[in-house]
Amino acid sequence: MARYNPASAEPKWQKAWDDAKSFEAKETGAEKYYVLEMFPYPSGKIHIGHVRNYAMGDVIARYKKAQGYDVLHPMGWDAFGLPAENAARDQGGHPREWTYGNIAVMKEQLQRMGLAIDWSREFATCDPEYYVHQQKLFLEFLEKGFVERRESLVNWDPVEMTVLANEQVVDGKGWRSGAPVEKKSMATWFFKITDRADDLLAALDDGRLEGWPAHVKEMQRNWIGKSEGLKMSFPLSGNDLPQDSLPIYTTRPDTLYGASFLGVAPDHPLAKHYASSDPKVAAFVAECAAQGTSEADIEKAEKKGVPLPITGRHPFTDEELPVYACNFILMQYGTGAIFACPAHDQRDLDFARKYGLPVKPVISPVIPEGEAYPGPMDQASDNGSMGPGSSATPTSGMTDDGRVEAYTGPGHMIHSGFLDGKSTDEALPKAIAKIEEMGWGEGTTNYRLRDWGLSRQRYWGCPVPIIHCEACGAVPVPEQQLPVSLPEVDPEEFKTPGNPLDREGARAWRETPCPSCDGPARRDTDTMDTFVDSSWYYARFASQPTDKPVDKAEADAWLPVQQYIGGIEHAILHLLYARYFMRMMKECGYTEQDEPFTNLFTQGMVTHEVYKGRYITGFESFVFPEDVAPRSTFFRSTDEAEKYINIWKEVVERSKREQYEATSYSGGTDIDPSKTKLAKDHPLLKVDLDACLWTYDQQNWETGDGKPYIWAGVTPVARFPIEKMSKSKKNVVNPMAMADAYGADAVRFFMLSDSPPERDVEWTEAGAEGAWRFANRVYETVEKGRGLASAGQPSDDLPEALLGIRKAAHRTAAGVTADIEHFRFNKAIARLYEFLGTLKGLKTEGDAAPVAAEALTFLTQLTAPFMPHLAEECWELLGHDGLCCDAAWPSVNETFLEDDTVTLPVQVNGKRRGEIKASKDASKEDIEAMALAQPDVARFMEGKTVRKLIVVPGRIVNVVAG
RNA sequence: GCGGGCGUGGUGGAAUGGUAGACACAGCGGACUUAAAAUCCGCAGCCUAUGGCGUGGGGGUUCGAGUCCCCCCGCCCGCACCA
Repeated sequence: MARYNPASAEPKWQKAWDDAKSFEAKETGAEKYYVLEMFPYPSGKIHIGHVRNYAMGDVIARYKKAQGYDVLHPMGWDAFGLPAENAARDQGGHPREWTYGNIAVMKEQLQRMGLAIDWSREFATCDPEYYVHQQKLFLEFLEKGFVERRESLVNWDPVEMTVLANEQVVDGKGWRSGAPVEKKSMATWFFKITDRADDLLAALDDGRLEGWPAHVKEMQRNWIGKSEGLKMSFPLSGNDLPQDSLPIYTTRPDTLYGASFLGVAPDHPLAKHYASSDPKVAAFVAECAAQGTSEADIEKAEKKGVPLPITGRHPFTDEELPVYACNFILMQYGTGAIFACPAHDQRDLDFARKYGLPVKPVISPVIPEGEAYPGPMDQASDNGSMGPGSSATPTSGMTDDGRVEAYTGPGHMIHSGFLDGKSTDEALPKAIAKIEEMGWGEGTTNYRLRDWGLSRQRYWGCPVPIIHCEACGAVPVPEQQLPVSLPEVDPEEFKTPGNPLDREGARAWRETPCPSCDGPARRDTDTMDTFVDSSWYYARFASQPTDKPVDKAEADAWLPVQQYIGGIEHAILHLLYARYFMRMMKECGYTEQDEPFTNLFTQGMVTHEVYKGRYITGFESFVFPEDVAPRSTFFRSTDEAEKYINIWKEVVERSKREQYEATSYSGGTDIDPSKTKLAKDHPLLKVDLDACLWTYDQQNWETGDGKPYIWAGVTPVARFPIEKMSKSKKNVVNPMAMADAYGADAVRFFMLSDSPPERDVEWTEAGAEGAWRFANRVYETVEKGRGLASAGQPSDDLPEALLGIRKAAHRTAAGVTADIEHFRFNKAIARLYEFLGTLKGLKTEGDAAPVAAEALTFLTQLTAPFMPHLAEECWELLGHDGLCCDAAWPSVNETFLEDDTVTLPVQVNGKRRGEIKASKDASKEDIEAMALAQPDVARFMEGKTVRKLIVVPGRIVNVVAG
C-alpha cells in the first residue's frame, strides 16, 4: 500500500491541469461566474496570508466550475509602487528588474499551491500594455470633466518625497512611511470623486451592495461622511473688513438662538487677514500652524482662540456676536467657520468657559423620570425672566469643576422665538426654511470625502499623459503617441531622494514639443497613485483588447465580479476607488455596471505565537518559529529540560562526528543518544550549543502567559500570545517550506479548517500536521476502493448498514454544498472529517461495491476544492475518466436526507430526561404515549401530573409536569 | 464621544428558539515497537455523580433561551475637535 506522496503528486497534477488548460475561462454558454481575489503586490515572496486568501477564492472557483458555471478566476500583479524604488536605492538595480524578478518568483510559488487560475489573462500593472489603457482612461475622464488640475494644499510625505491622498494620511502621518505629513501648495491632478459621493453613498443602502459585509459599508459611510445642514452667512461689522459676511456651516440650525459667538479656523482667510495687522492674531495663527496634527496632539490640545476685531449679526435677534479664530475649527470641513452654541456643543462650551462667553440654553431636554438633570442650563428652564435672545448667562447651573457637559440630546426648544415649544426634530427644518426665506443661506449637504489627488512625484508608476506648454497649458498627449512610457534612467538615480523624472537624466524624455502648437513644452513628470492601477484591473481581466481598455460586450459578459475576496485593510481606499472608477467607465461607455463587486468577502489574518529568546550574554531577540524546536521540547520543569539538553548535546556531538542520516527524531526525554541521529538540516545543527548554554537562573525568566516555558535546544524561549504575523516579530511561517513539509494541499486545507474565514486563524505546526493526517486517511480510505468506478449503481434495496453509508454520503454532499455557498469552509471541513469517520471499515465487495464507489467518489469530489491534488490522485485510483476538476459536482438525492425513524429527546419541564425512537410519521398521540412510557421520563414524572405536552415533530418532546 | 462586532471546555470553534460543546488541536489511556516517532483504537465540560451545575453578569419573554428583549461588565474594529 503506497502512501500518498504530495511531493510527486502535486507537480504531476499541476502539469495535467496546465496541459488540459483546465482553468482557462471558457464561454460555453453556461451561466458565468467571476471570482477574484485582490491581486498581490510583488514584494518578493508569497506569505501565508496570501495562501489563505487565494485558497478561499480557489475553493469557490473549483466549486463553481464543478457546478457547471463558466468560471473566470484570473491573477495579476499590482506592480507599480514605491518599494521597487526603495529596493533600487538600497540594493542597486532598476525597479523594473526587481519587480519582474519578484513576479517570476511569486508566480512560481502561487502555481506551487495548485490554484485554479486562468494564467492566460495574467498581467502586471507596470506592463505598458496595461497602463497605456489607463492613460487613455485618464484622458477620457479629463475630457468628460471627471479629472481636473488644481493648485492646492497637498499632503507632502517628506520621507517618500511625494504627495499623498487624504485617505493615505493616518493620524497626520504617511500611511506607509509613518512620517509626519507636511502641507505644501502644488498644482496636481484630482479625480473629482466628491461629485459622486451621493451615489457612492446611496448604493451602500439601496440594495446594490447587499452582498457586502455591514462593517465595510459602515466604514465607507463614515468615510464619505455625509451630513445635512445649513450654509449661511453672518453679516460682518468692523474696521478693515476683507469681506462683507462670513459663511458658516452647521448641522444644528435649531440651536441658532443659542449662538454666542462665531468662530473661524486659524488658517481661514479672515484670520490670515487680521494676522497681518494684529500681532496677537498672527502669533495665534503661527502657533496653530506649528501644532501637530496627530491624534495625541489633538486630544491634548486645549480649546484656544483669539478674538478678531469684528462682529457678526445674528439673523433672528440682530445681536452682534464676537468672532474668534479657534484652534478646534478645521478649514477643510464645511466653510472653515461656525457659529458656536456652547449650551449644546461640548467644544463650544469648553471654549466659552475659557473666555467667559455666554452659555444660552435653547433646548429643554427630555428628562427620564428619576434621573438627574443632564445639562448645564437647568436654571434657565425655570427662570422665566430669561427670554429669547437674552444674553444673560445662566452659568449658575454649571459646576466649575468641569463635570457638567453640554446637552446634545433631543428635547424641545426654549428661548428660541418662533421655534419655542417645538421639538428639536421640528425646529431643524423650520430654522433652515426661515434662513432661506430671509435669503441668508440655504440648506445644504456636506461631505467629509475630498477629491482624490492622484499625482505622485515618483518614478515607478503610470506616467500622467499630459504635456505642459507655456502657451497652451496642460495638453493631453495625442492618442497615437500613447503610451507615454517610463524612460530608462540610470539605476544610480534612485540613490538620490526625489523623482528622477524631474532631473537631468530624464531631460530628453521630459522636454518635448507641444502637441498643440509645436512649441517647447515639458511632460508632466508625475506618475499616478497606484490605487489608480487597481481601480480597474478587474475589468481588464474580463476583456483585453489591444486598442482600448475593455470591450464593453466582452467585459459585461463577466462583470460585475460575483465574488471578490480580500483583506479588510482595503475596506475604504481600494474598494471606494474601484466603485468610483466603475461609474466613470460606465459614463465612458465601457460597461453597464455601477458596482464592480456584487459580493465581497473580507478574510481574517493569519497569526502566530511570538517567541522571544535570551542568550547567555543577556541579549534578547525574537526567534523564528522554524528555529524553535518542536512543541514537545517545551518543558515545565528544569530537571526534565536539563536531562533533555544533555541528551541532545550528545546527539549533536555524535551527529557532528559521523555521517548524518536523515532520520526522524522525537521531542521526548527518553531518547537514547547512541541511536538517534539528526537530519542534516535540523536546526540544532545550525547553532553552537556551547555558545548558548541553558542555565538555571534563566528558567525564571518571565513569559507571556506567566508560565515558564523552556526551550531546551539553544536558549530559553518565552512564548507570547498570538499576533499578526510580522517580520519584526519574526512570527512568520514560510508557506513554501510548509508546502514542502506537508504538501500544498495540507497547507491550504489547514488555513481554512480551524476558524471561520472572516476571523483570524492561528498557524500551528500541529494544525498543519492534522491536515496532513487527514490527507493520508482520505488516500488510504479511497485506496480500498481502487478501480471501483466501474462498480455500477447501488441497488434500491440495501441492507441497513449500506443504506447508512449512502445517507451519510448524500448528507455530507448537501452539507458541504451549503457550507461552501455560505463561506463556512471550517464547517465544510468538519463534515468531511465526520464523513471520513463513518467510512471506517468500509466494505467494498458484492452489494457494497457500488455503495463504496459512490461514497468514495463523493468524498473525493467534496474534498477536491480544498485538496485538489489529492482529489485527482483519488479520482485516478477509483478509475474515473478524465480529471476530477472537470467532473460535475455530486448531485444530492433528497430521499437520503430524511430518516424513517427519528430519535426524539424527551424533556420533563425543559430538561432532557430520555429519548424515544419513533417512526417519522408517527401520530402525535403515539409519540405522547411513548414519551410518557419511557422509563427515565416516567421516573421523573413520579408524583407529578402532566400539565401540558408539547410535541415538535421530528425535533423534541417536552412534558410539562407539576 | 459616535458607529459596528464579539464574549461557549485547556485551545480554535459547532449548535433554523428544541439533546450545548459537532469537528479539530492539545491532553490522557491502550495497541503495535527492543525503544521512540509515525499509525491505529478508546476516554474526555465542571462538581460533593442514579443527581446537580454549566454558553461574561443580572433580569425578562417562552412549555423550552447560547440564540429573542432590557440593563450591566469586558474585549476587538472603524471613525472622530467633521460644527
